[in-house]
Amino acid sequence: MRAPYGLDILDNCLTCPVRTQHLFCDLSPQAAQRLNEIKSTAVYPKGAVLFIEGQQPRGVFVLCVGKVKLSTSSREGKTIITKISDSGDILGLNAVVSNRPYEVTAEMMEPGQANFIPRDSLLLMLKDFPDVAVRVAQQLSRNYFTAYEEIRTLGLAASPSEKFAKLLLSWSSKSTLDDGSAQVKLTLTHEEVAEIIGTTRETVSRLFSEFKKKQLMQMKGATLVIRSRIALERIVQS
Amino acid sequence: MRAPYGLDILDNCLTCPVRTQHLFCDLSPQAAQRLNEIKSTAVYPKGAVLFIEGQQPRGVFVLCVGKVKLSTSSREGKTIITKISDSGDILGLNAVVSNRPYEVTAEMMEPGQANFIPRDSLLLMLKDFPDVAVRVAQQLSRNYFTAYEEIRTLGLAASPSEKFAKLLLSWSSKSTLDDGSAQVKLTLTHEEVAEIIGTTRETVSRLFSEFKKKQLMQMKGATLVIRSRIALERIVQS
DNA sequence: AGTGTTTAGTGATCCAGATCACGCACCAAT
DNA sequence: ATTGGTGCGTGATCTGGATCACTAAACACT
Repeated sequence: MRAPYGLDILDNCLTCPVRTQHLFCDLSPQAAQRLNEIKSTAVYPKGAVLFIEGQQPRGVFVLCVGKVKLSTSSREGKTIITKISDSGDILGLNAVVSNRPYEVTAEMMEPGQANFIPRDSLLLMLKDFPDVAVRVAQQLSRNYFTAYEEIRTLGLAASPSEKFAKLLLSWSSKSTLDDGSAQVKLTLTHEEVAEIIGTTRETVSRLFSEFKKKQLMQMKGATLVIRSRIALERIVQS
Repeated sequence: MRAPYGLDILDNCLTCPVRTQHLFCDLSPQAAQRLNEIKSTAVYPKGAVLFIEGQQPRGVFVLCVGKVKLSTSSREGKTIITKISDSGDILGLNAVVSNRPYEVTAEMMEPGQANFIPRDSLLLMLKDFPDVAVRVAQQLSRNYFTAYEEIRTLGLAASPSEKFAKLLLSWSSKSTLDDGSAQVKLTLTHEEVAEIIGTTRETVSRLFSEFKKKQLMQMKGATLVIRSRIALERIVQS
């Protein structure tokens, strides 16, 4: 269980100045200094929305604590979740750099905390500090690869089973034991899983049953136990 | 018909030093100068492959003349075309910046010509010329948006008809007349169209018939005539 | 003109997954 | 306890598009 809302977040936060994050670590002292001057920190409750698809970009958010759901929807109301971000991720960078509207909606899935860096200040920094610009370029191309992976999944992996297996693999890759098993806390509803792999809630329910029956995984309370990655990998490329 | 292979390409090429391209125009004179020093130019026949998915990045290609097909395939042999690039586009930038393997295969669809900029020289330039780094970052985020659009299309637009309509719209957007009609030279086979919208060749054939019957488009030889964009737009968001 | 090769069109079949329509478990608030 | 909300599991049906199997053009090359 997590500590009562607020306290643990602020504690964690002390260890989370901007410079410790992916994007901004190992910068020149001047750049790091400048970053810490222009950032501002805020705490967000569960369900809080950092920004909405289509808004003009105000700045980037560096996530310190919590998970964030990134999603897009079509007019007809269909929604896809493109990414679940967690601590260390930079949100809104593409929109800021290219000055286009945010392409996704970012919503806190649990209480958390983030640093905000206003657009103008960041853009000025890019001009003054080449090392930051290079770092930003690298982060952008990492984002691009993530997007590209998604395209491959959506475009090439035909069946829901395949995509589901891929998703399980991506979850387990963070915490796999030597014997190929892994445990993951499942924080998403079936509905949300459906929005990630682009199918319906019902199909996801059936996939869970099917995969359990095939001994590919099992549930212990809210914890997902993955039996063996290799079995899943066979499904992915089948 | 195009002029005999070679001549017109070289002619065109005189008007195409690196600095006139998207990425590299309006740079500081020094940067432009340096770019022209490190670039090398080559001519490619139809079918030539600039780089292959999975290769270590050697450098970027700035396309001057010709069209290039960017594609990925899965082990099982299914292929998707992610983009048709034409003159002015930068190919391989993401791979170079992040030093990951090329994520796509780039193949000339017609004879053409491109400038090559080796990886090392480009990366050095990024450090020396902040303006180039910023430009690169902007290009990368533009790439990202293109990828993102693709994700939306694949993930949200359900039916082949919708995706096909979207594709026609994207083609016609380059050359639309006041009355909403447009003419596009169709250079792709049905098979290739299928690989773009993620369906089968047969379905594409049927889509062509269907759209002709519905008066959404017609063919005049190899030229595709689009009747009215608004009709297509209705299909896209239906 | 003749022959091989790639591209297009179109019917017949089949099936995975969307859709619809439930009932049930669980939790929280009154 | 009762109500209401939200998430989950599962059967019954329906259908769009994949797949298979052709024929027919179009084109390229000697």
